[in-house]
Amino acid sequence: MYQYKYPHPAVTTDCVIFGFDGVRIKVLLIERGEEPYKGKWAFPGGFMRIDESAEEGALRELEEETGLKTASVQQLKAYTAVDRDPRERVITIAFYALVKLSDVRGGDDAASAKWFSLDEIPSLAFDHEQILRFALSRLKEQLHFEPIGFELLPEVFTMPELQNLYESILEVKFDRRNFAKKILQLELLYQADPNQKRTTRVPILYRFNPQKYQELKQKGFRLEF
Amino acid sequence: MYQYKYPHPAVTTDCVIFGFDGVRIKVLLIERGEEPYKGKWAFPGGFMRIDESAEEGALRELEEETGLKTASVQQLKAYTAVDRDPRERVITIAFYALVKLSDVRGGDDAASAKWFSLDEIPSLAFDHEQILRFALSRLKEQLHFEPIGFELLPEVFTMPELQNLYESILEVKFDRRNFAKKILQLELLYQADPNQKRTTRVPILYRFNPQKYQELKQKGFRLEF
DNA sequence: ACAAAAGTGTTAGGCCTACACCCATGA
DNA sequence: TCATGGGTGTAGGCCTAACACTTTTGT
Repeated sequence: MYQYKYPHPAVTTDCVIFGFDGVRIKVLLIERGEEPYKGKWAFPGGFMRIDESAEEGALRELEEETGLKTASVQQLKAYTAVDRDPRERVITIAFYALVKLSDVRGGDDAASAKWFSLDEIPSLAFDHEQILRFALSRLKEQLHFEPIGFELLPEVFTMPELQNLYESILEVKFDRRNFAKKILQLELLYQADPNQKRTTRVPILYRFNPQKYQELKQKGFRLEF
Repeated sequence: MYQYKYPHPAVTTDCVIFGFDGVRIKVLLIERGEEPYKGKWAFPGGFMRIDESAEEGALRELEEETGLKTASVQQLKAYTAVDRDPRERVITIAFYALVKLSDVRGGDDAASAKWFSLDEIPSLAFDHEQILRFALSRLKEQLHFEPIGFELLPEVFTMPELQNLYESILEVKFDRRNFAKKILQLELLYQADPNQKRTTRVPILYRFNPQKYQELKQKGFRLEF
């Protein structure tokens, strides 16, 4: 038993994990096996330990519940509504991360973890729908200024895939020619196979150049759409 | 005494309050009267109560410590490093708000609350220097996309004052003519006194048009600098 | 053979930037 | 009277957006 002079809330973490399947943005959810909200879907997460930071707790819970080893999560914000958990006063600190779907394909330890497209999201536990809306708005913002597409795509990808990603997240349509021009003039991509047979029916395969990205980021570049 | 099966951290809130004196950005700090960090300066804030949200707690503490009644604060993020408070495990949720200096001039209950320019910030308690850096970066971001200048300026202000505000926050210099053009073409300002004698030596007084602002915000406008 | 997918280049317009002059006031 | 501060307009360049045709492959 732990005693305090004043009441303390419990603290949990929740992770909104985004992936991309080449056409649509996906979100990783867990089916809850315990009350409250048993049987409902929720973000992976759980109670923060007293000897770890919220970020450490988020990474730990993520791996425990989904088998996913991600190097980093970014904090969204804390959710602190008094009645957000029926058990006791619980505040949660929400995080998000972008992962390649291929990184998860094999190591799916948790049978109850599943990827959902945005248009098939079930009703969520707690205030997780609110958290999801916030995470999506953050995702859009970030996409405007950073080439985060490369965290979501496989090593090798095509221009139409990259465009799908942008259109899917931002919910807009772009002109193919202008899109390719804008991306290519950043010189952030290089052809994966320079000897690839150049026909117009089969898309060019690209890789992301992380070194160039670091350079650009330091100069404080903007990628506007 | 309050008992829990597992250890719970304490939760505090901290408010980064920005103001503008016509020339420089100012930050509101409190001199700590108690250990830890007694005598050091810190953001207004304190322990969140078990029956209030973090935002409610932040607003309450802000008023208690500075007499400032602000309608809203925006959350920055939670700070959760294990050793950030020497007393016990304490996580803090940081907020920020923009206020008109004139709103505070009278009601300064707390003798120990003081405005500091960014170049005279003393050494701060806890991890508050880190919080300040984050708040400043958020302030810059927000200024790029929203006309937040109007929350910091008095009801009636001049174009050079507004430009000072932008230059002070973004740490850049603008061409007077281009700046005025860009702002005026948004049609977000109107002349405070249409009969004001039009000489060029005394600056035109403007007011902010909140209605126009709502319109623009819904259209998802961008104010780029 | 036809439809679908992907590559490519040009032009016009708008926005941003750079820049100069005038006037009024206070020292 | 001179220096300072503030108001105003224009021209050039760059970036963005709009847009059409060709090739190939799968059906």
